[in-house]
Amino acid sequence: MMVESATETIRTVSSNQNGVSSLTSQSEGGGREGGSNGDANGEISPVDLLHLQQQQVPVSMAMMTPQMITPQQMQQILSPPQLQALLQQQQALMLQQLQEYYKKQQEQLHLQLLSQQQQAGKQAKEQQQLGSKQLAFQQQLIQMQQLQQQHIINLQRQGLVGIQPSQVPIQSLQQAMCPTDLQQLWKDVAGVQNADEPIKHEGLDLSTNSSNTTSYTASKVSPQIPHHPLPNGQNSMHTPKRDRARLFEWISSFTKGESSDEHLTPYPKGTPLQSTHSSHEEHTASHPLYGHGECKWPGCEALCEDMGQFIKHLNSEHALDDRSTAQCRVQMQVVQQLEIQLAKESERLQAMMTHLHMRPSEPKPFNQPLNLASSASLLKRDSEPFPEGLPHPPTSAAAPITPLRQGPSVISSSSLHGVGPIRRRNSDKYCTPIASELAQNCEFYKNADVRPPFTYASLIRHAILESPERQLTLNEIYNWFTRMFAYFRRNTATWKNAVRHNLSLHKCFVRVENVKGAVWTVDEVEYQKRRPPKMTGSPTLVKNMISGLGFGSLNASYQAALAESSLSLLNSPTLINNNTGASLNMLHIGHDDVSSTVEQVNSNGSCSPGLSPQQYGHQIHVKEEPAELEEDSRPVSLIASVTQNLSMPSDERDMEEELPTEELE
DNA sequence: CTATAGGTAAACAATT
DNA sequence: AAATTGTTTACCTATA
Repeated sequence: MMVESATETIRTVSSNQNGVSSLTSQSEGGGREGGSNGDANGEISPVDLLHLQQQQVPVSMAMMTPQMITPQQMQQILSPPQLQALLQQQQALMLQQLQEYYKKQQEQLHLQLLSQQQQAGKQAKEQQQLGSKQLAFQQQLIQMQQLQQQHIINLQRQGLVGIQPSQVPIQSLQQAMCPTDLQQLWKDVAGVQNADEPIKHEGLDLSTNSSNTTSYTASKVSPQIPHHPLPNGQNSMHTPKRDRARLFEWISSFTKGESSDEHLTPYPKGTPLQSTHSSHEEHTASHPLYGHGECKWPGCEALCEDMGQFIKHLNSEHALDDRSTAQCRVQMQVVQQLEIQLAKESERLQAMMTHLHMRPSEPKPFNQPLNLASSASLLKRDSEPFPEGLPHPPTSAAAPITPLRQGPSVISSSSLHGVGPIRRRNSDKYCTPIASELAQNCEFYKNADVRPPFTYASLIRHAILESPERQLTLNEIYNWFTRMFAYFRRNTATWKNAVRHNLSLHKCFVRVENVKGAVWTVDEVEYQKRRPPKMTGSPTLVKNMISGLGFGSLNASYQAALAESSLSLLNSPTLINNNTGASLNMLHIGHDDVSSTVEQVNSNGSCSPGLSPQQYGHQIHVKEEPAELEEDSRPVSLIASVTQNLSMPSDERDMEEELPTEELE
């Protein structure tokens, strides 16, 4: 045993050196960000816009990261189940954003086609298109998406691979992408850009020579670029030719992969980009960058009473200058990253569906809603610590995206933020029961330098219960930790101390003198006791909570189940909630109370198959057959029940609402 | 605001 | 004697 553990430790330690300095103490977590930020900033060439563009997102993200999130919060978000849900939510958000983007592109395309066709006299085609507008839109959307995904893949293979260092922040960006984030990002970008402005702005004049080119390139890139001529037809852009040419080049490089010509057509003069199909009437009343009385330019939020004022503001504040173009670039990157992320996630989703033997066509109606719902609820919970208006922490969610492959490298860097005391009570609650969670993410935890979302007590207990004899020496517990979690292959002093501390502190851990020494066992009764009695034996409380949340028949079944089997059935929803991201918000409340039960139940052997095989090669002997044994088998079939239950929750409505969005993909 | 749970650090004793 | 193991206290943070 000792030898094995020793070699294990050595191996893991050496494999853990990703060039990332090992974290020696939690208190150092906060200060570490500064260094990386400095690096990122140091790369920026204030003179070269292209370089600047490449750096802006990472820089801004790096800027926001340390202040916005504490290690604990980061780590909480890092917990795979949450990450999963978060990912799903973000995926939904991205989908929305992308959809908007595509929609705008489509509108633009449509308008362009219309004008083109009118000029060309292709009436028949136009009629066709008008007749089947909806269908055509969707088809084109799909085509565009395919093209863009190809483009994205190309980017991944070519350019993005080389940008690895900045990938983490960018991914963080995508992960945390939400309107608020974007706003904040833009503010940051604006700030960065402002810092450079003194240098770059000085020579600007009002040359309008290439306004045509610029406006068209810009508008082709992003509908959000406000290159609207002034009412009198004059353009207010003022950027040196040189810069414009460069901008054009740059933009072209980004858009060449797209279904080209459609976007290349300049916008009909005086026809702003809009979100409505009816092109001409509303353009005076609506503008993609104008809404709710304020300018929607990223990071602006200037109040404009009416459209005229807004146009004025747009032309004065967001003219074609370095700052605007830089912001445009960032926006493009954002979109690109979202696209990339979308492609990845879609691919992943397909793989998951395939793996789960679900028809690829079904997942959307089925999964998406749940994802959204769950993410909504999860976001709600997770975002609480963050003041409104502030961006959500760019969760290092990047890691979980492709846990096993990217995990270690990506995570290790991202997890630098989350060294602190992460696994708080809530982690214990919100995350799946340790057993199933571990079973599912076993490989992930083994390879990824992420802190497991469990308390020490939970882990210790699990380790002990997983052992053949249900008892472990301290050293064996250590070994289990290091074997199962990459995270515990460092900071040994810290967590080992914590383990000892927990063993001593919690009554549920019983030290038994043995021939060879002392071993630790688990007193399940005590373990259960240590959980908040809030809900223990009070299904009515849960009932109230559930009903209070306005759940319908589903809740009734849950209530029944609760009353009937005293929480045991609640476990499945809990699992569902955590693992699949189903959004049974209700369970968030009572969840923790249940989790202990679930945890115990599950770890009584059901999960062990997922854990033990590779690690130990021995089967878990379930000693506690009586009450729990029957439950043990449940988690296995849980997935099935989960999937069943998932489709019915009250979030179904959300499901359907979101469906259209998803279907567009 | 308070109580509780959990994480970390540390001092110290007992054991190996 | 040094390392390990075990106990205890204190402090901090997050949460309910």
